[in-house]
Amino acid sequence: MPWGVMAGHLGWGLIEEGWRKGPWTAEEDKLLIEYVRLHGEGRWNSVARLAGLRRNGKSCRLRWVNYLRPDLKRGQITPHEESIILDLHARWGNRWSTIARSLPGRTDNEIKNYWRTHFKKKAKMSPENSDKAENRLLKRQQFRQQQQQLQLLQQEQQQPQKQLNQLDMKKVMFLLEENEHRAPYVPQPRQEMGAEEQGLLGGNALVTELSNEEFLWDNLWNLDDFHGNFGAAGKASLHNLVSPFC
DNA sequence: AAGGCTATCAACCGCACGAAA
DNA sequence: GTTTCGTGCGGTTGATAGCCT
Repeated sequence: MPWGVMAGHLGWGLIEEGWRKGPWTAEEDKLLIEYVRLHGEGRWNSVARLAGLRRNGKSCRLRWVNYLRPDLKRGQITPHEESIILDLHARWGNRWSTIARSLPGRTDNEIKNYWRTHFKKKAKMSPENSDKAENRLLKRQQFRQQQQQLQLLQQEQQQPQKQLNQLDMKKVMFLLEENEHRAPYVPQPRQEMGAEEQGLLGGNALVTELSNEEFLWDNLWNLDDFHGNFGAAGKASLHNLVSPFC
């Protein structure tokens, strides 16, 4: 049962100092979407006043960024995305928002969750346990994919107004796929990467030649290393410049 | 069949930072 | 220079669903 429905039925949504907390209802989502449509993103603290939502600005921003944004990519993290996450995490550590910028349609929260569930624990796991877990994960992923396809189908039938968002998503997906075909991104195991992480990459790291992107990135990192004082902010903004072409 | 365990993910919290007043 | 406000980020929590024993 979706959160919104549950919240409605069970009367969830704690009210503290005038602000609602907990799971968002479908009604609240609608109000927030309408607010952003009219006023654009930002000024989140005005949402309560202007949209009639009893949510604080932070909560609204988070809901929009992590769940309602039309350019969000739904569904499982692909192996391609997984290798990007692994590689970027090896480089940047827990800078989730920076990593997220390299994955169009994915949020920092999503990547953070994915990392925690998939890699943090895998690192501790024995090989046989890891096999079991992998099978379980595979089954679970198949199940969820089926569920999501079903849900998408239902949404398409019920809500024609969402077609615009889906078109946006198709555009993003098209660009991603086009890019994948043009320059497959297969990260090379890095020296600073742990043995387990390298093992995880192993399945994908069959292509030995550097992709265009890798080449581009390696040059950037070399530049970074060379100049030394090129700070995190500079790196991030440089990355913003590059990512549209990756 | 039932209870415990685990994975997943939405949401919250606290902190930091920059801009405006 | 200081305070306030808005925003972003990373860490953590809690509810739920599915799997395992």
